[in-house]
Amino acid sequence: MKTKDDRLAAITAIISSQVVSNQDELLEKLNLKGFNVTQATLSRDIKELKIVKVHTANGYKYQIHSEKHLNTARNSGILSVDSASNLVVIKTGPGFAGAVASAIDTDVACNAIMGTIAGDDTVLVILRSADSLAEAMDAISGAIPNIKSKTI
Amino acid sequence: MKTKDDRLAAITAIISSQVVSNQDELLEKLNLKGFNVTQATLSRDIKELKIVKVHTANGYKYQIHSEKHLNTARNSGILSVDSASNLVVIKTGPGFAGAVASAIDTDVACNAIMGTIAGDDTVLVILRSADSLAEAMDAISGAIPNIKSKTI
DNA sequence: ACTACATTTGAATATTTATGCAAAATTACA
DNA sequence: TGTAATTTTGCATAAATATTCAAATGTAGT
Repeated sequence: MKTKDDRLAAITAIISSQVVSNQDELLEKLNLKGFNVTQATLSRDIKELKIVKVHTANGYKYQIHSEKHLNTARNSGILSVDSASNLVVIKTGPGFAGAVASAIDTDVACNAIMGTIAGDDTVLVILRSADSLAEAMDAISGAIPNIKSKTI
Repeated sequence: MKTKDDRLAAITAIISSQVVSNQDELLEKLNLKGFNVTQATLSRDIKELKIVKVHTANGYKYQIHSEKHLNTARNSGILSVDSASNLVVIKTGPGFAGAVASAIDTDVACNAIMGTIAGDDTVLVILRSADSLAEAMDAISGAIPNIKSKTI
């Protein structure tokens, strides 16, 4: 059973890893993940999460408000996990990337992982090949249990 | 004669010193100061000023979106931009990489960009695929105009 | 289990914001 | 100055977001 908190977490993960420019778009992405609600509910969720809609050079996008960002980070540190070819990108709260990268370095034993690089709020995990993605994700999930639920 | 710039300055002054929760309210306050425009114009002004509407404990209010990032990025002396498969490497002056990465994170709306990682003078931009290079470069150029001329 | 109370949600709708288009104003320049 | 190009604006309306109200669901206490 998916709870409201699950949905809020999913929204946070989506917003932090993808460009979402309106609530209907967010609705679609949530539907894909099995959350079925209406726009009215999203409007309330967005208010509760203090998500703001910002103007960028090429359109609008929702963004986690920095203070809330910090609170979320306090809980898990990890906001979202995404991957492409042989790279995994983990978004964290500001300042948490180093801790997460360090955790992966020391707590994960996986030959598929060549190494990690941390910025301020982003961790890059470099794999030997795109084929080893599943293997690496399993290894990481073992060390950081709730990371799986954040995966896009 | 009141110019558009006068109006933009007035808007900035108003919202940074008072709580304004919607555009009609801003319209009234501008009227009092002798600016007579319509809501449509304010919508455009707000977009131009990158003002955001944030959720507070007791309602909504407009707030200036910090332009620090963008300005810093503009003046940061981006030295070069290079790419290989799904990675873009931006070289900056010493210490400026974080500012440039941050600018890209907050001011660019592009799903092709998975994330950025900054060292001291190097920014790595991770794309979803090599195919999305042109798209990502366009998006970045929109936010940091003169980056294009630096492109290899 | 029943009742009282609180929380969550959807449907419909009100409110708010953005935009296409044409007109007016401004600027650039021969 | 006259004319073309660009920018700015209002009007009307589309699009997006918030809210009211009632129903449904959940929670405690007895």
